Amino acid sequence: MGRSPCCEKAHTNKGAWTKEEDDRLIAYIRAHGEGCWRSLPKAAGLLRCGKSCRLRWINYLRPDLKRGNFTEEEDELIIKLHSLLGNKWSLIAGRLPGRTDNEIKNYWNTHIRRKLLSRGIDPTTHRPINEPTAAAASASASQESIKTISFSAANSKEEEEDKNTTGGGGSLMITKENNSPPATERCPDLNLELQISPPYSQQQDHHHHHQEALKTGGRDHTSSSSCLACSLGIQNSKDCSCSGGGSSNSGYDFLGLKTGVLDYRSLEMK
DNA sequence: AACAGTCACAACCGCCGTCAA
DNA sequence: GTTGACGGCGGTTGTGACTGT
Repeated sequence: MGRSPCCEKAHTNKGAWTKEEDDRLIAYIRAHGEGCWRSLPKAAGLLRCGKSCRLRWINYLRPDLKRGNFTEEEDELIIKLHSLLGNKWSLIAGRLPGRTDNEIKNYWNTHIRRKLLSRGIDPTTHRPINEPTAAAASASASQESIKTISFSAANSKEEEEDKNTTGGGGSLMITKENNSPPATERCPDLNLELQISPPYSQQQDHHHHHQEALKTGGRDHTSSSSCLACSLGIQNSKDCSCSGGGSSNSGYDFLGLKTGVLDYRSLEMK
């Protein structure tokens, strides 16, 4: 019953990859593509677990990786995305072509955490460090207003560049529904009352409902917006807070990702 | 020069959802 | 319907490089 084991663990190498192993893996994938990781090590003549081969390829050997230092624009984008998504490194990586989830995770832990702390911002909650607890703050915030995340046409250099590289999206805007002054915090903490309205898209034919949302204007997002869970393609999860949900929400471009399509990375990273 | 402390990042580990048998 | 491997993910660890004393 079930499948046979993926590899003979007793006969696999561990630790750093050698140049020869790298060359073998690259040569095999160039010749055969990213097929079945289970059978790859044997076929490529590698004494490695398939999982290890996959990681090595994705995080280090893939030819479309950018490598090198992160730019200031990438820094800020990572911070923005992290404030919205939390430690969903793969989702964040999907928004940064040429970067891997592992690379971003490492970069966050070594650079950005410290950067935020030096700014007096809690890297976990993205709120000023000497502020009331996130729970209390969000409770009061939810009483007075509903925060809405929406997209508008890109207007900054960073966003322009981002749009070019990802082919989707637009800028991310976080607004409050009442007339209170703009939130001073750079990155509001996430709560389940966030509403995601569909992004503006130039591929309007593919996103008819996007137009509908735009027509309804700023306040009336509820008819066509989805909760964060839905926008991330997990509308059946316990985190889903929208009522209608279901199939009508599938296929939104959230953060430029085709949500509801699980292989979002294939859009940008492969 | 030697040592300790810190940093940076590749790689591993363990968990989870999916799906083949 | 059940079992267990696969693929993917986030968290953690190991280790070489760098810096300060």
